[in-house]
Amino acid sequence: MTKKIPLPSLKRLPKYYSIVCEYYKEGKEYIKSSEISKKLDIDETQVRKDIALLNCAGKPKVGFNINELKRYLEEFLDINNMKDSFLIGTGNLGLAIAKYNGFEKYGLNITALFDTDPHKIGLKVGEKEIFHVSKFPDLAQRMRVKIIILAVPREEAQKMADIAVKAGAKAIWNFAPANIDVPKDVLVINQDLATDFMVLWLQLHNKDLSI
Amino acid sequence: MTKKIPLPSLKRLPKYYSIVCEYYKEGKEYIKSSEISKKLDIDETQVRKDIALLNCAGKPKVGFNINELKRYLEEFLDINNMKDSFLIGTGNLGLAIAKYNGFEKYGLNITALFDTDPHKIGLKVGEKEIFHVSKFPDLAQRMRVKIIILAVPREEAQKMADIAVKAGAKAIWNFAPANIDVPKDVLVINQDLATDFMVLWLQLHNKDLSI
DNA sequence: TAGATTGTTAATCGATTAACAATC
DNA sequence: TAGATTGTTAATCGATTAACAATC
Repeated sequence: MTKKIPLPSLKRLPKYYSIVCEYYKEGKEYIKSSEISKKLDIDETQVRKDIALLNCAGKPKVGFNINELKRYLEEFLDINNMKDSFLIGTGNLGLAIAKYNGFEKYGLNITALFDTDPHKIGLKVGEKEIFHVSKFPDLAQRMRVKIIILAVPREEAQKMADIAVKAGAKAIWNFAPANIDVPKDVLVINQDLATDFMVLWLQLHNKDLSI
Repeated sequence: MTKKIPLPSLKRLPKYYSIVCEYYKEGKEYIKSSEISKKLDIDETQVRKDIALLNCAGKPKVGFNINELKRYLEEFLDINNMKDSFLIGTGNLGLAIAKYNGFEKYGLNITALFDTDPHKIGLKVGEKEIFHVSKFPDLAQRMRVKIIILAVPREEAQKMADIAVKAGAKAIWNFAPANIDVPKDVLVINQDLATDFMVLWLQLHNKDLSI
């Protein structure tokens, strides 16, 4: 039985965490909901409601204790748990993801890389070795890796997703511009950059044209 | 006076477009709202409502004409307009974005790259040259580029955003894990990968724990 | 014609915002 | 104490879903 957290709140909490960490680094002791509100352009009441979901209490007149709020957010976001994942596809985007250094802070750990290109097998990216995809099922099962990052070309996305699911994947973070079919118990998050860009473009345009 | 399109609808339309293009390539003539619905796991009525926003009419019993729907979507999404942009930051992620080939389809064109690293200035990435950031204001103004893609380290994000805004940027697609401050008339879309991952993680967890 | 699918109106649901009492 | 800020209840708003009439 989990308390139900609204998805919009879920999306805001990591943003709060990032601000709280800034305050923490600056050695501040308290933060007010109005400060978070201003920085993120989110309603003040909303911020308090979201924080209330964490069962973290603030002090009237002073705000929320940084250490405490940080701890509650870390607990909720499961920050200190290592989240192991495998990445399939070592093209430009795949390599950029593998080298991205913003993930550690949240405990995301990309343990191994996979590709089908024989020239790439055995190469190392930082500490991470590139394996042939044929090794995927065995490794995924042995290491109990449930999270897959897919950064392969559109045409291969479904095939690789099938392999991942068969090997026990429970969540696929899909960077390929493709809709992949998976069983209902597997979570797919599509990170389609082109679509994201279109939303930017349409919002920009709507702005200019409105009234 | 623009008709107001709900943001959630806005986000779904590019997905419909991608499916419609598949059908188009396969030479199909019609698509039913129920087919789109199933592929994207979106309510059928929702799909019809979204399409209605485009003023595109379907035929009872057969569905929507692919050519027509495709044309309406392209018009709405402004697909055939070239959308010029500049990219600041040519690290791993910046280069991956510069080389990403999924953008053309939507008319996004990255015209030039910028960095501060003297070793990179003058290099070419495909057809695109890397310029020193000091050239940015002049080029942005001459070419009337309004869209900036920011792929710089966290610490430089605000500084680069300031430069971009001063040079007339109206939209910033921010890949840096930083909250940047801009005037109210500038649109910022934050593409924080780590945050996106956390949402995946939390959803995955909620699933496992629920009931 | 009969039946499937669209298009639209009405009902529901849930998230956001406003109002305000509680509290340090 | 007075005043600022939290915490919570109620009101609003908007998006989703359900129901069903229109139509090919």
